[in-house]
Amino acid sequence: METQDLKKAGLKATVPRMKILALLEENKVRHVSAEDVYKALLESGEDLSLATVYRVLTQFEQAGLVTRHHFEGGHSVFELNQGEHHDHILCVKCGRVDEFVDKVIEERQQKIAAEKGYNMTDHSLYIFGICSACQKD
Amino acid sequence: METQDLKKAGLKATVPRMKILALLEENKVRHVSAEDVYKALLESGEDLSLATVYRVLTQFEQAGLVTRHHFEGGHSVFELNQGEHHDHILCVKCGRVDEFVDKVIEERQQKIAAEKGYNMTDHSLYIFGICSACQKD
DNA sequence: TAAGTTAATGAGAATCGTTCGCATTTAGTG
DNA sequence: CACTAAATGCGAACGATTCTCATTAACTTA
Ligand SMILES: [Mn+2]
Ligand SMILES: [Mn+2]
Ligand SMILES: [Zn+2]
Ligand SMILES: [Zn+2]
Repeated sequence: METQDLKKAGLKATVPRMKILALLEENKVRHVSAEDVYKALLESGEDLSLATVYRVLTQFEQAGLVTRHHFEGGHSVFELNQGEHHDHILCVKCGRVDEFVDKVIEERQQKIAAEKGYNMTDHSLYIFGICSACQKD
Repeated sequence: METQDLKKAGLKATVPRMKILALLEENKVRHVSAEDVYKALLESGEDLSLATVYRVLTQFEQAGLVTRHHFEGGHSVFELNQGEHHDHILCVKCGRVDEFVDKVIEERQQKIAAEKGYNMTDHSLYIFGICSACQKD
């Protein structure tokens, strides 16, 4: 249950945190914005503040529970950390998001960082395109 | 001169556009924000509006003259299109930006898009790390 | 080169996602 | 159950960007 996950992450098990974590763990939603989380919880009868959603998601990010993505469009989207690191490919027409893992790219990035004298800490890779469904238009 | 470049791009050769393009073509600044451009021009004695800088940079982007990047931090940065496409590696401490071209990664992206059924239109790749100078801290 | 047409500009208001300040509530502890 | 620090809700504030609209400047044509 969420209480344990939160404690493990060094966070007090408050109601808003548990609700938000429970929502993410349902896995019905992935790549959600703070607004998405807020609305989903409101609709399911919870009463909480948008500011809290932002705060909690940021705390979850810092605790390593979620990853924040900057899919274009000026707002952050979050996803629960589960399974291995992956990157994303997005449809610029319908907003569909697919995930992929590519060992070759991961290694190349390490090599490039090393060549440039950087100590690599992170990376962000998005491929944009038209998904198969949207190509039939 | 800038007049020709603008005409070629299908844009009226107005004063603000020429000043902005001239600034970018000086090549003393790369990866600049709209605010950077605005301040630089103010300091060099030009008088123009920040709204115009935003408008012009967006037009330049649409005309293919500049590329817009979303280096983390909630604001866009622009760079003049010259030479080949490249990606970026950024220092998370000092903000230094280096550029690189990697054929292997480019090809892999194409392959991934194809596998996922996407018609790839674009991609964005940023590597983050600590630059060699900042590692000595 | 002056007049006309249309697009571009300047100034500031508006927008949008996100953060902040502060009074109030709550979780964890003994 | 009382205590203390931390978390929350609310609304104001924020920063980057866009918009509105009156004014001005670029191309066109005569
Ligand atoms: Mn994902
Ligand atoms: Mn560059
Ligand atoms: Zn699509
Ligand atoms: Zn550095």
